[in-house]
Amino acid sequence: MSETWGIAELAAEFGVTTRTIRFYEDKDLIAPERRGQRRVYHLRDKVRLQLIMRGKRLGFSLDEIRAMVDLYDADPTEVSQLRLFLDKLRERKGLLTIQREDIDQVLKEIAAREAQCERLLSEKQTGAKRASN
DNA sequence: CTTCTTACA
DNA sequence: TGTAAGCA
Repeated sequence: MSETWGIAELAAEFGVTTRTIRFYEDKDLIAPERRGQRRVYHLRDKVRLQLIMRGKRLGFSLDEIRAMVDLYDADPTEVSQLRLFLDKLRERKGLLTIQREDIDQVLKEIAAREAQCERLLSEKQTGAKRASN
């Protein structure tokens, strides 16, 4: 009764290439069953893939994702992984917040230099007109 | 034709 | 990760 999928099916479902899925396996994020040389994916593998994709969207590294996904497999209560996930989310939010502040600061300086350049340019242009007349 | 491994970019 | 080669 347990439905299984081939690598091509999952790749299509998750919008990635088969190369990507094998890559994640090579990084120990997933470990599909093997029937001979062929890989056979079960529901647990799809769930892990789902978690991997989510982690990727949030900007986590494959190492961080592996740590979180592994806990999902270990502790059934899901408490430890939720705590780790929460920690990672806050850490991620903190980094993004700092980066946004840095970007805002640079944009602010750019605006200032932009205005200065325009002012200087207009002064030189009007000055040139007076000189030619 | 699809999958797998391995190697290189 | 993409691409490509050589197998099964």
